[in-house]
Amino acid sequence: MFTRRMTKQRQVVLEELKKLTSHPTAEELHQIVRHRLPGISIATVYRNLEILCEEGNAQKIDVAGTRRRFDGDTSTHYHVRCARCGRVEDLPIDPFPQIEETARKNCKHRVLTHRVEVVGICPDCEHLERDALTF
Amino acid sequence: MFTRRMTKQRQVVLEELKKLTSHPTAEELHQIVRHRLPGISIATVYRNLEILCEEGNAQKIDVAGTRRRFDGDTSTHYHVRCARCGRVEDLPIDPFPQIEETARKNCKHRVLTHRVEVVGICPDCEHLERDALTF
DNA sequence: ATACGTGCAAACCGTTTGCTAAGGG
DNA sequence: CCCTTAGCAAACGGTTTGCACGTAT
Repeated sequence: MFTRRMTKQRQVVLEELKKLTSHPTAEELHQIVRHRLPGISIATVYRNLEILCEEGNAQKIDVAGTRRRFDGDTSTHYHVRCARCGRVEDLPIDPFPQIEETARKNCKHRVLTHRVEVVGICPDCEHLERDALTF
Repeated sequence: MFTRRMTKQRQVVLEELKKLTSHPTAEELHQIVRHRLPGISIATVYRNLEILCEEGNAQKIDVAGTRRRFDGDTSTHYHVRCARCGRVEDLPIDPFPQIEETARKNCKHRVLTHRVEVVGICPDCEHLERDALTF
């Protein structure tokens, strides 16, 4: 069988992800983890994030064409993404159970979960654009 | 200024996308368009899909998948995605205006749009999995 | 002692881009 | 005619993988 080992690298990746609320990309998390483990490779970060998600200790925030982000908060919650810089924040709104209920009623899928994402331009990027236009 | 030209390629890409309700990837659409234009390249399909989206004649379905999918239906509507095969279908449920309203109230973003996606396993994949497990 | 995990670099894969030729307006 | 667009192939960027060594159990 398969015995999972708690290596230093895995532990630090998990700990640092759980500390963050910034929905980091693998690369961002890699930079952070390097403060504690300078030699850790990006591949190891990816592999451990994958394992974390498998185990249900984290989740991927996947948008095609952008960098994948990871979230140490596995409760059901929604996100706001900046269309320009890609940063993701939590959206303070209660989940709508109707979404999965409707899906169960009307689709033949075995429903697993649902995702809601608001897309907008964050204040920082708004200012940048204004500057760029005004120049 | 900039004058957009209606080439044969652009026209066929648009026409074929509008015919479909299957939310194809660029590659899938490329295969279909090739029946009418055997020499068309995947780059041309990508470029024209990008233009279609800019013009508001199509939209990208970018939530939770590796491959980007495109939708010729630009009205606000939600999707169900199979976590196994990646296929996307429309979800017959009325949009929730509260989602964007809440975002406008509680975030400082300039809200542009929102996306809702139910993730599940489609019947086909369910059977495949069962077969695989039973075999 | 025995695999599982790591670091490294190369492979991968969907998407984008630079270039040159073609053709729409 | 001019300038956008197409086709081709190479580049790109994030993610994954093969390999040999290291290390937790």
